[in-house]
Amino acid sequence: MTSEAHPQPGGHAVPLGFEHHDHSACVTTALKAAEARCAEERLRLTPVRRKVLELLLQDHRALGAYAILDRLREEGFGSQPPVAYRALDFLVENGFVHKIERLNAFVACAHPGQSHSPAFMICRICDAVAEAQSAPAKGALGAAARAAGFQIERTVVEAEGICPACAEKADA
Amino acid sequence: MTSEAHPQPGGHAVPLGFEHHDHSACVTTALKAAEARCAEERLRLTPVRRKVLELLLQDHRALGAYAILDRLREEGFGSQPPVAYRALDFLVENGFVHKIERLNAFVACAHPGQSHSPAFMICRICDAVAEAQSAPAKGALGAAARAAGFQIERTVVEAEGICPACAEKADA
DNA sequence: GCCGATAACGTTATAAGATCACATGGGGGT
DNA sequence: ACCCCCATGTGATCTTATAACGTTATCGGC
Repeated sequence: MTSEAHPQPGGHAVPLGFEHHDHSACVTTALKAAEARCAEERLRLTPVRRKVLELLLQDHRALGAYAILDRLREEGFGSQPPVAYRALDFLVENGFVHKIERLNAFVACAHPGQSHSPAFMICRICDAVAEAQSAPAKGALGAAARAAGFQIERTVVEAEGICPACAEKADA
Repeated sequence: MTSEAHPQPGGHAVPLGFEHHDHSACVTTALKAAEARCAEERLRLTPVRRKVLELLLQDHRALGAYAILDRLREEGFGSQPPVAYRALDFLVENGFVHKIERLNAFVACAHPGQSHSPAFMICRICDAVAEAQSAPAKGALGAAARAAGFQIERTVVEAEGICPACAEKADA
């Protein structure tokens, strides 16, 4: 549903924010950082989990669980849904990956290690996803929650629209 | 998954904001308002669509498409998924109903007619849903979008936490 | 009032997303 | 070395959502 093999064979020039950037470097960096944090916190970054994180970092876009599962199968891992879902659960719980509710899909965290209240911008044309920080509990929503006596634990903030690249194409 | 028959047989004292209120009146009012707006805008509020809206207004909580479908079947409407999904598509497109992405479920709009940038508070214990207004595009997210050149068309804002009623129970 | 276009409906089938339950295996701590 | 826990692999199943296609109702123009 969300996307297949990425179009850039070379391994760079893939949208992160929405800017292009050298990519292969950023994947290995992020992976190393994840390893470090897991070692530090006694978390087990097993082969499947590491692979799933790597896949998401490589694609740098939202991937559905079954797209991930397909790749795992190709790499010789188990091929039943729980394999992918369990790895994703671990990665999401520990903040390495976020779920995009709107797409029922997953992206690697773009700001790992930092405090989490992520907001996403999702291009409805190409499904590219950019991550920003948000503080929804500080605005109108926070006020409404306080007034209602509702205790916010977590927020989902996802903006749908058009990314710069697709906007440019539309103009042409 | 989300919820079954509602616990209050009488038809009142069901959470809206999260406050209790006389309910049967509010259903008929909202239904009349919807009829009026449809007439005005040449929208066809057909029997299925009207029934789905009525069901959602009655329950005043998030219902999954298949829960709705069950009720439709009981009422003698078609019983295949597209029947429910098409009615929901219509209602969502026209702002009578909102989809709660987090729950893959639907609620009747609590502020019909007004401008739409809804935010939701979802109780993770009882699945009650309250609707508030939000303006996410005005805060940090809006700034990030402008900086990135992303055009926001729609936003999903959903806060997960504990509603007042469930917080009280937990204290006891 | 009739007719053509369009939109809504009903049904079958199937895709996509997610979880349950249970057996097996590998690693770390003592 | 042992045990136990956690993670993995697998099969089955459940929920959510859409595709495709024929039929029926409704609206607007005449």
